[in-house]
Order: sequence, then structure tokens, then C-alpha cells
Amino acid sequence: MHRREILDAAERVFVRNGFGAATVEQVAREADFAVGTIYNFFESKRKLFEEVMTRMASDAFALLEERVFSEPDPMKALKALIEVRLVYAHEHSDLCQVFLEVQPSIETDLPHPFPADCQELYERYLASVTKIIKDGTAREVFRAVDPLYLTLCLEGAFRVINTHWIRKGSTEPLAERVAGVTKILLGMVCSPGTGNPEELTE
Amino acid sequence: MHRREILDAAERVFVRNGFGAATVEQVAREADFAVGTIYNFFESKRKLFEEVMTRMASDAFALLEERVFSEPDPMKALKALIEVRLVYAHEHSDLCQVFLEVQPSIETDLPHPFPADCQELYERYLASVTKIIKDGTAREVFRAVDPLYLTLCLEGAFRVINTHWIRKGSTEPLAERVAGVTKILLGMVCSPGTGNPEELTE
Amino acid sequence: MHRREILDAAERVFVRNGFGAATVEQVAREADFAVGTIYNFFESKRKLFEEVMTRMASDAFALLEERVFSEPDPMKALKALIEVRLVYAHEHSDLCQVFLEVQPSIETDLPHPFPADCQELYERYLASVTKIIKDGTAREVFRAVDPLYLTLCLEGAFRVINTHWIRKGSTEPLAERVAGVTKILLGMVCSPGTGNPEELTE
Amino acid sequence: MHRREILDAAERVFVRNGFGAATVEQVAREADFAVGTIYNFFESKRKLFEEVMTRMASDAFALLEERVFSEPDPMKALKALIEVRLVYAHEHSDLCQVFLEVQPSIETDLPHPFPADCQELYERYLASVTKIIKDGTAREVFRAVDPLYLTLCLEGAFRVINTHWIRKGSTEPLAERVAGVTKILLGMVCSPGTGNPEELTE
DNA sequence: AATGAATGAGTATTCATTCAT
DNA sequence: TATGAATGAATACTCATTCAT
Repeated sequence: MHRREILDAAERVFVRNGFGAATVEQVAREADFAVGTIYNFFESKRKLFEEVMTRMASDAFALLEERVFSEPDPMKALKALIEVRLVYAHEHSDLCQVFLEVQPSIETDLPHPFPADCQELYERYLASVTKIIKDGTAREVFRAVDPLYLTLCLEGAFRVINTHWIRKGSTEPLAERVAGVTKILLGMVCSPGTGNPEELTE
Repeated sequence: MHRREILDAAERVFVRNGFGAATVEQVAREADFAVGTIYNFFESKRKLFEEVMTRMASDAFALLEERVFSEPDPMKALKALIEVRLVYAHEHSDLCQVFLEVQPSIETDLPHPFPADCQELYERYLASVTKIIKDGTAREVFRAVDPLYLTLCLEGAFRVINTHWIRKGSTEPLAERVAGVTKILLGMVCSPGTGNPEELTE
Repeated sequence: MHRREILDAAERVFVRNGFGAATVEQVAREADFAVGTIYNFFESKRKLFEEVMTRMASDAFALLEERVFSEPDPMKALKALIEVRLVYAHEHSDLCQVFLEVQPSIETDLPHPFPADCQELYERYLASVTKIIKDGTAREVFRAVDPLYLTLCLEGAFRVINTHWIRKGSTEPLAERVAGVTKILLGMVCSPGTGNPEELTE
Repeated sequence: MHRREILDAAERVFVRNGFGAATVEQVAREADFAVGTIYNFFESKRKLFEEVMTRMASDAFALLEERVFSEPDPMKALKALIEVRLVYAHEHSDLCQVFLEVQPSIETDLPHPFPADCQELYERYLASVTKIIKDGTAREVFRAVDPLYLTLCLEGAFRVINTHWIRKGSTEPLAERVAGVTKILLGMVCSPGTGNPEELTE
């Protein structure tokens, strides 16, 4: 469908140039449509941008639901979360780039430039991860610390490491890199003695 | 000095609106000067922006050098780092906002839109923190994990938590919040048994 | 076509005000278009100016080719040249104004501010006139003097007389004025005795 | 005197950059004064420009009065005029550049951008040359043609040849070049047989 | 629905001019 | 008188948005 094609084109253009530097004409050219046609589907550049954002966030959230949030065992869920966030980001660095940015940026035009949908998904994501943490704490496999803060620490680690991988290349195989980070994060989350640290990462 | 006043005004405007949406006229009005005066001190909007960035990064780095990097004991240095990053960010949320953003943004025109000075300070910051980690590991008080990744995990935690505090208010006193986060981060960094977790935070 | 209308309007504005003092908005108003529309057809004010110049020079050159340079007899060609330069300039004083100015001006930013096309046409024009002179000299109807300098003397005469006519009105009929000048210029170019001076101008 | 120094500096800057591209600050820097000082002596950039023009025209006119207009013999005066206009222009190509421009230019901001003084000098110059022509015609050494037009033809020849020499270098010695042009112009002005053409130029 | 020419508000930047010191 | 920092009007150019076809 045309709407879809335009979104795809817009995603490429926004990721390439950022919101400010991207022009509607670039999107139109990339999508092989006329400028006017873009406006038949999206009421403004801003709205188009927001739909791109929301779609990206939805895709990422759907993946997490399937691979992480449906896992009842907290330890398995945590490991899955770490892997998905690190590997997925590696495979979809563009999308990651965007998903990472669910936070205000100095380059951003407005304090909260992200669409409400997007913000809401982020809140739900945090809630879901927090729930995993709480479950793990209840079963005494995770440390007894503030689960929200633990969630945020995890989230921060994902972001900065993903950014680091995106910006610096690395010769080390992905699996090894992921293993190294997993060891650290499990050490942060898991109770000492709870299968931590060595055998955790096998 | 006028140069200083303009930088202050520009800082406020850029933090409020971002680079793209900020206009030189806004900066001029905020600084209570004419537009032309801005150009007597800074050759372009971009250059003005870069000086604002660099100044912010320098201030933050100077504080870290004084309070953190000059501390020879790794455990004390780590605790100081955590406190400075969390408390200072709380007191200077604007500056924090910016220092956080030494990473590419979707709103950004170029992969490395930040001034070279700024990038370099960030690299030096990471190197300094990594050195603390290595020292601690050598003394076996910190875990034996990849020190760069541990540094990045710390860094991510600071950022996301700071962002969280900036965006959500919190009724909980700052000291308690910092204590909660400190507990988590020490748990991540320190060897199990090394004074962790209870007495660490007193 | 709109491109044409804009060129016409720009021609009027540039001739009226000169390049420096002309504004794109004036051109837009004169052409009855919005400013942006100008930029849909011409990439910059400078480019627009250059197209105006080139078009003027081309028109003038085409006329000269048709009426002067295709004439094999040097004497007839010379008379035609004089007439065309004087009469045409009189009828198209704007165009003349510009074609005259293919020379550096104190108002000009660069030594050769005229578009390459324009410069080239001027060179071709000088070469064509010089060839007429040479032919006439070879047949011994024109004086045996440096043909390039003779060409330049002719050229200068045209310009200053045209400028004089443009700036001062004259009650004397054009034909008589042209006859008077023709007599002088034939006297300059033609060998004494070669039908010069009286019967030449009939 | 300071006024004089500023005029000198302004002359250099205007000749180098043209009126439009020259800035008052450039003039100030060239004159080694502050911008404000310029305005203590000249009420505007335009006025400064006009004084530069007028001074140039006056200098040239004074030279012509001394070397040409005070010569009672028309033939000698004509030869002197030709030489002065060609040689002087060669030696003072900057000034020439300007003096040539006593005519509206497409690059000029206003139809008659030259100061009234300058225009008036030009008129007096034309009148003086015309008088020489008339005297020569009365003595039957010059052709019996319209003296004003003959004056203008001379004037045009000077300008275009000077421009040509300024823009194209020439390896030929100046004296020879002047001789070649003199031969042509004497042929134009002088009655056939009146010492014309050979011995005229010796 | 699709088009893309036309629009014109918005912005960075320049520079002649002023005036307090 | 000399200064030069401050001024702000002026202008080229961009680009999101509209709308007649």
C-alpha cells in the first residue's frame, strides 16, 4: 500500500538526515511519489515523522512481547531481554537509533517531541521489564533493590552500549560481545550465588 | 562580559528549543542584545552552539576531575562518581541534558554534530572511568569483567536515571534516591562480598 | 512560459536598478509571482542575472549574424554593422545598455563578472568584426592599419554614442544622426578616395 | 591630513572591490583608522565614494588641461590628447578604470550614480575636446563632420582600447601600441592629405 | 487519487550607521 | 577627535504546505 511505501521511504530519509534536515521532497523522491501525494496520506511532516517513530517503537515492542515478556521465568526473561536488546539493535541499528532516542534531545525542536503513542509504549516497556525484575526478586533470584531503578540501569546500559557499537566498529564477534555484557548485567541484577556469575552466561 | 552573557542566553535557548528550533533572534532577545551583536562575538549560530556545548562539557569535566578522578582509591572514586553524576545532574539538569547528549541523535544533521572538543572530553571521561574500574579490579574489589563495558553500563545508568528524574518529578528526597541507585551500581561493579551490599551505602 | 516572464521581469529590474540594488523580491513583484517561484526556475539571483545577460547578448549577436556577418562584401558589412549597432541600440536601449557593459565595472565584484557565455559571444563578435576589417583591407578599400585596434575603435564609438543617445534625448531624426556618425566612421575605416566621404553615406 | 589618507585608502578599496562589495570597515582598516573616524570626515559610504570619484576625475582633468587643452594648435592638441588618454590610462589603470565609468552601469545601484561634480567635469571634458575639433575643422586640417560625434568617437576609442589593454596583457611595447592607435584616430579626425597618414605619427 | 507548480512565512547573516566613552 | 561596540533594517534563500488540474 502507498501509505506503507511512504512510511518506508520516510524512515530511510529521517534516519539518514534527521528530522530537521530531512525535507518532504526528499521523502517524496525516495518513495517515488509527488510531494502532494505525501500530504494525501499524512497531514504534516511532523505527523509523518511521528508515525515513523511509532511504527518503529511498535515493531520493537512486538518483538519484545514475543521473545521476552511472554516468558514466565524471570531469569530466562532477563537473559532474553539482554540478548534481544543487544542483538536486535545490532541487526536493526537504524531502528535502534530511533528507539534509543525516546528521550529529549538537544537537537530536538520540542521538549517532548515524541508522539504520545511512542511515549506510552516506552512506559509499557519499562513496566514490563520492572515486572520481570519484581518477579525475580520475589523468587529471590534477583537482588532486593528498587525494581524501577534497576530497570532504568538496564535500559541505560543497553542504550549506551548499542550506541557504542553503532559508532565504533568492533572486530570481536557479536556473540562474544553480548556474552561480556550479559555477564556484567546479570551480575548487577542477580543475587550473589544465584547461578552467578560463571555458569550464567553459558 | 558580553560574550559570557550571550553564551548564557544561548544555553538557555538551546536547552529550551534545541538547535534547529532555536533562532538567533531568540538568543538575542534572551541576552537583551541586538541580533548583530551576537555576530560580533560568534561567527555563526553553529559556532555559538558549539561553544555552548564545549563550555558545558568542560564545566562538567572539571568537576569530575576535582571530585572523582583525583581520588586514588577506586572504591571511593566510584562512589564519588556515582554521587557527582546523580547529584550534579539533579542540580544542573540543563547542563546534564547536554552532556548526556554526546551521542548522535535522530534530530542531528551529521553523524558527529558535536564539536571535536566535546567529543574528545567524552573520550577522556570514558578513559578516566575505565581506569578507575581497572584499578578496582586489580585490587580485586571490583568484578573481573570487561572494564570498558562496565564503564558504558555505568554511563548508561547515569543517563537514563538522570533523564528519568528530570522528566518525572519525585517526592522521595534526593539522598534516598541516590542511595537506592548507588546500591544497585555498587552491586554491579563490586566483587560479591567486598563490603557489598549493605554497609557500602552508609 | 513562466520562465520567460521571469526573465523579462528580471531584465527590467536589473536594467533599472543594477545587479547590486536589485532584489529578488522586486523581480518577483515585477513578474507577479511569489519569491519562491523565482527559485523554482533559477537557482540563485546571480544565475538569474547571468541568464538575463546571456539572453540579451545572444539576441544581439543573432541579429548581427543575420544582418552583418553574413554579408560577404566588407564595405556593405561595415555599413550594416554601423547601422545595426546604432539603430538597434536606439530601439533596444535596455539591451544595448547591457551588451555595452561586457567590460569590468567599478561596481563589479570580480574582474569578469559576466557569464562565460557572454564573454565568449563578445570575443566572437570582435573576431567577426575584425574579419570584416581584414577583408576590406585585403581588397584595399579599408585602411592598412591594425585590424583589432580598428575594431576596438569602432566598438568604442558605438558604445559612447549609444550611451550619449540614451542619456541625452535628441530632436534630430535618427536617420540623420546615424548618417553623421556613419560618415565619421567610414572616414576612419575606409582608404582615402575609396568612395569616401560624400557618396558613401547615400 | 586624515581626510586625504582616508580618500587614498578608499580609492584602493573601491578599485579593488567595487562599490557594492567594498565595506566601510575595509576602508577603515586600509586607512588604519576606526570605522567611526571615517564618519567624522564623510557623511556616508556613498559620499565617500563620490569624493573618490570626483578627485580622480579632477586629477585627470587637471592633467588634460595642462597637457592638452592649453595647446592652441589643434593638431598638436589632438596628438597630445591621444597620447595622454592612452599613456595615462596605462600608468593609472585604476584611475582610468574609474574615469572610464562615467556612464551608467548595469552593476550600478542608480541610473546616474556618479556625483554631479563628476558629470560636470565629463561635460567640460567633452566640450574642450569638441572645441579642439572645431578649431581643427576651421583650419581645414580636420574633417568637416559633426564635432560632437567626432569627440564621442574618440572618447569611445580611448575607453575600449584602455579596457582592452587593462584586461589583456600585451607584449608589444606601449609606444608601438600607441602609435598604431594614433594612426587610426588621426585618420579618422584629419582631412585626407593633411599630413595624413604616414608622417603624422612620427 | 496523484500531481507538482506556486506560495510566502521564516531565518541566518551582513553591514552602514550611530553614539557613549 | 578618535574609537569600535552595538544596532537593526535589509535580503537571499529554504521548504512545508496548498490547490488547481
